[in-house]
Amino acid sequence: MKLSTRGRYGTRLLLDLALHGRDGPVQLKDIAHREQISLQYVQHLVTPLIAAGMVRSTRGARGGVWLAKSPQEIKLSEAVGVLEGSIAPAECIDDPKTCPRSDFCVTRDIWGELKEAMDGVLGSTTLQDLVERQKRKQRPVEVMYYI
Amino acid sequence: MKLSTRGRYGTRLLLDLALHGRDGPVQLKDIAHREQISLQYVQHLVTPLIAAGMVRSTRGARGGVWLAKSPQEIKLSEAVGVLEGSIAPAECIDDPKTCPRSDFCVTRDIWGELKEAMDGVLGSTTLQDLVERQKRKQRPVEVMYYI
DNA sequence: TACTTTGTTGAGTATATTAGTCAACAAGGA
DNA sequence: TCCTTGTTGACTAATATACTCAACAAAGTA
Repeated sequence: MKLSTRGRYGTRLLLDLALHGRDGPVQLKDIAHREQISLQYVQHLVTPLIAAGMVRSTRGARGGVWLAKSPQEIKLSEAVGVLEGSIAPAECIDDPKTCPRSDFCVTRDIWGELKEAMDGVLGSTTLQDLVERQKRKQRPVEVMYYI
Repeated sequence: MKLSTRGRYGTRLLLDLALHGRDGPVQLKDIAHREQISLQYVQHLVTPLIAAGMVRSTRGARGGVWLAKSPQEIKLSEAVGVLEGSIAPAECIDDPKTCPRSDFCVTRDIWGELKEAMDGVLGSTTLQDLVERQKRKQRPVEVMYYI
């Protein structure tokens, strides 16, 4: 049940854009450096995000990438969906025809509930939520005063 | 984020035992036949369940396997845990030391919530729940009258 | 225009995991 | 004793993962 690096790194990449993409394009090499991912892998992670219209880009000197929407409009469920494909724990959830037992299989029901539970988390969290959590983590002492 | 066949088939194996293990040991070949899994693979699926004390067995003619506890005492979280290992979507959830970012990584928090959500489903479902769902599915027409 | 910087794309690859099979063995019942 | 059944470990084909390499395309700069 592991998420692949695509899903995990890709989410970090988006968060990085949300945090650092306020003024102009963010260069892939900067993302690579901050997130400690090779530039070459970052290039591949960003491709499906651009294809999905979640990220925009421009080439050439001073080029880079940025979020196509504001962070509060980007749910993690979309991001993970683009990066990872379906998060269904079994193929039969997305396509009942892949298993002849689908009609009467109760374990299938459970895998479906598992997917629902995950969708619940990822569908209710936006990049903006991550940004805010990050800010709180970066200033643990200051936040303490408000608790 | 797929569950492997071990987790899926193994859960079906346990459900099969809950459904058919009322009178004496259930033979692996019968499970294999009903669940449409090769006998050889069933043999391998049952091994960790026996090792974990979830299933008991006896060899020889008329041998077989059976649940060590009653179905309502067996949570799916235990079963999947034995069969699949941890369901954590990322290694850093089980062991923060595997990633130097664990202390301040907010995406890690989300993967942790994902695990919690899955634990919520699997921890609140027992084999007995599956048995009851199965009974309802097998008699869809009769159930209709009660809805 | 020429050059440099940056993103884009596709091919290739080492490693690990999955999903099994094969075969020898152990033990219990008839 | 023989047959039936579970136990165990070695082995393997196929697939997925997690990348790297390298050629290319487009946009800015001098």
